[in-house]
Amino acid sequence: MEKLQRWDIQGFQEELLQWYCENKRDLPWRREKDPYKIWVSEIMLQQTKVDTVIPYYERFMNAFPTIEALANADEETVLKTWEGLGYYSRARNLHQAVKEVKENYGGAVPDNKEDIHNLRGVGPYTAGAILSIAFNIPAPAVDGNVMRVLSRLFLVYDDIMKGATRKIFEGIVEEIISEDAPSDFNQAIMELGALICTPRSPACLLCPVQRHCLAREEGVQEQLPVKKKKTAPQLKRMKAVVLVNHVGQVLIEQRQETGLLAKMWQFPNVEAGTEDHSDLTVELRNGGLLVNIEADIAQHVRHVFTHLIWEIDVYRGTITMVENEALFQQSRLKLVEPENVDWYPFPVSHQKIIDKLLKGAALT
DNA sequence: GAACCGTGGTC
DNA sequence: TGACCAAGGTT
Repeated sequence: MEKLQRWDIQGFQEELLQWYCENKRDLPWRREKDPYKIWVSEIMLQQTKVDTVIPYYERFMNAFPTIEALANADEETVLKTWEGLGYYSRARNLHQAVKEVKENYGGAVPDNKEDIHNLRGVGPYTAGAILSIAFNIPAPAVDGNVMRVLSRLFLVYDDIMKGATRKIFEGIVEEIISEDAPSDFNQAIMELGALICTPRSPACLLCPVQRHCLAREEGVQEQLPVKKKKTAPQLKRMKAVVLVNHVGQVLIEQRQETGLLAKMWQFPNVEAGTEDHSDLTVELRNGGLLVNIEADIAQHVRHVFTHLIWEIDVYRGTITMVENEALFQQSRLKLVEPENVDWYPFPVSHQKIIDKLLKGAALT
């Protein structure tokens, strides 16, 4: 990289590390360098802000303090602990990967790139993050922060939404990373991205490495990084129903094994089809139940996902009879006491419905 | 590659 | 309020 020829690497490292030493945030996972704790924190921090993660991290580490504890937990409990944090495959992948570490590595997180990367849910960024932060090995850990900071420092105009672009930045990191303090170096770049070199209105006047920044020199820091816009999420109209039987039990349903909100629980729902609710009743009859839809609880409950918007009309009704016990047993439906609904992991979209029913909260 | 996967905060 | 953003990985 030509731009690195006259670029003061040593001065950059010293100024960056000095700033990090003086300004780094006191975060729960920075208190000790337990590879398991670093690992859990890095998975939670994927696409998620520090302030959001902290309470989940505390709760999760309290429930599963060690690899052994998490490996021995059942998946339902793991999902329940993750409830509300989103991207639930992260939790299931982490659970599976921890079991692999227990089985194949005697319960010790491996300390080489290949083995770490082969763990479920650990991609190139997280592998580099664990290697550098937990084991102090000089490996690049390129996330959105790093790409933003480096695109400005070195005037990189490649679209960071493209997968291939990450490799460009990994190459730069390999050139400029501190061999003496790779853990602090990687964290310092990310911390700089989070606190100073922000997406909008970066605080260049406060930046400890502003004299090294080519974007600032040309006044184009606000134009970087280049990032292609995502396509707008598509609206999907849904119907959900809260059904009660003659002894007051509530019907809930576990979602499919893969895809959106996999293995999470919900109230039975379908994509809105017919006006007369046969869309719902036919679906439930496939689960062996005869039901009667009686009234609407709420309309247009919106929930926005990354690539999808649900607009849910919520109804209530009763289970007339269990028409086919065998079908019901084979289905993913389950009758539970209302006070026990809380035992099951529900996504936020359905927590909104629970809040409406149980606590009378406003639906938005 | 590009689409799929959640949620909450900010401007 | 809508669009954007956040310590990405899997398919």
